Amino acid sequence: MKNLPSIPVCADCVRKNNSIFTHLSSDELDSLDYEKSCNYHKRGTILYHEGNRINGFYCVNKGVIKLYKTGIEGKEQIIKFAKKGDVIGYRSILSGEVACTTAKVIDDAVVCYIPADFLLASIKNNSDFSMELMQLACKELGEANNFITDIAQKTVRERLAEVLVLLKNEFDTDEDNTLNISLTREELANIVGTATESVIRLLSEFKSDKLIELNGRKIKILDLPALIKVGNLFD
Amino acid sequence: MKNLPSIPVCADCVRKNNSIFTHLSSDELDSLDYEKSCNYHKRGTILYHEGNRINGFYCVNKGVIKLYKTGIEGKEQIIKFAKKGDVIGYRSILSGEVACTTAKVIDDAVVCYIPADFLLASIKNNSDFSMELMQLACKELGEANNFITDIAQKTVRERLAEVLVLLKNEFDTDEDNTLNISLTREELANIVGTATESVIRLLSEFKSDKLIELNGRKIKILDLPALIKVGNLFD
DNA sequence: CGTGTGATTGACGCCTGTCAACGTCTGTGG
DNA sequence: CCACAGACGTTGACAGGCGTCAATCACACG
Repeated sequence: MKNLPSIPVCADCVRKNNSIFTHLSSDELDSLDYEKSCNYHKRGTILYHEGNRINGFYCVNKGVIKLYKTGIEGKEQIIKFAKKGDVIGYRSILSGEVACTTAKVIDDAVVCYIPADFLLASIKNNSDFSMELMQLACKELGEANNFITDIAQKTVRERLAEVLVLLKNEFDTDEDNTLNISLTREELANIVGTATESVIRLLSEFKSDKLIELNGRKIKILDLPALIKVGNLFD
Repeated sequence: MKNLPSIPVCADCVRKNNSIFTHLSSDELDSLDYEKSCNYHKRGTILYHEGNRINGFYCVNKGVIKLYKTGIEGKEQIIKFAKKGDVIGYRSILSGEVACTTAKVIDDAVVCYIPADFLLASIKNNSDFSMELMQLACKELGEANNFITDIAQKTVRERLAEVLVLLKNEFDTDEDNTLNISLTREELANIVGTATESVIRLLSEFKSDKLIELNGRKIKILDLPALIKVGNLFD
């Protein structure tokens, strides 16, 4: 956690990153600016731990955070990634439960911390914001349901192809078609829900099949339609 | 869909079934009584279909509804059950998406249909209700995340044991320790995310191990602690 | 009594997890 | 500058869990 040369201004961030706070009034945005605290976190930093109660939530300004649950024998299951404009941790505050995931920085990040009270007050006072937040929760719930079905019914091969497609949609690729996110093989396995070795083997199969190209952690998408087909998306 | 001898009164239902509407004023409850339409549905009735847009949501007064997604080659994945006091379909209305599941009656049910406008107006006008609903969505999201981790990491045997425990928690047992919900082997498989035959084999293993007793679709829990252990709950 | 749905059992084989060994790369400390 | 530790990636061998297919049984219903 380092001090920042310049603290992002919420109004700017909202405009640029299209975050959940679009429906706050300019007064409310000022208040948010005042209440939030913003910090730089290096890769590896943990923002909060599964099972802990948290008294605020986080808005990502820059970088990537992974949210994961720890299952049997410490194996992690990655639930989702958060990037600029995303808010995390709001679930626990609203449901009144402890955090159900751990949040770990995997790409050096600038993250703002916002006290729970601000969230609760905004819900009470601003029904548009409230609605926006509800939409977010419901959208995430829909995605979770999709994922349950996939993980329950698809093979590891299908799921890996699907994950690559989803990562492309979420993080996009650079001009070279290389995925704009860097994950270890183990992390990929922890999204797909399989063993690291299986990911490695399947990735090199995808490579032989000319679907992707590999260069360390860089994954270049060569044939997106084929990946979509392997992943059984659109049925 | 049959007419009912007597239509449940929302205020009574809320009190008895402890539903989401506890924070509505008595005026709002009157309005709800006026707006809702209530019907009796026999087992097998479909309330709404995955992929369709719905213009209202449902509150269950009696009976059991299963919510499932249809995956590869028509195989269903059961996402959750709804029983008295539960509301379903609100997710699609709030997220503005089409229904992400199909809702099918599996135990003759009395269900009220409530137009979307009522929901949206209540969120706008009653921040307590709004908060309650948000809590519900967030709670479901937490459960979905748990389920993702389980299904990704546990064996079929562990998951089946877990599902039996969860069903006991949700539907309870009669004085005889028999689960108060009747599911086909295929439905059990569609919760657990496995093949029907696997469920059958594992159930009879659990029976040999004196964990349960089977009598058609009736499942009697003989040794709950052992089931919990097999299911790797509490780690 | 025929038909259909659900439950059961057996045979078979593949996908996938596990274990082990080894290669590669990076950063650190002597 | 080199040696070493440690994290990560890769490959091979192997076994077993679990899905698939097929046949049979049980039971309800028109």
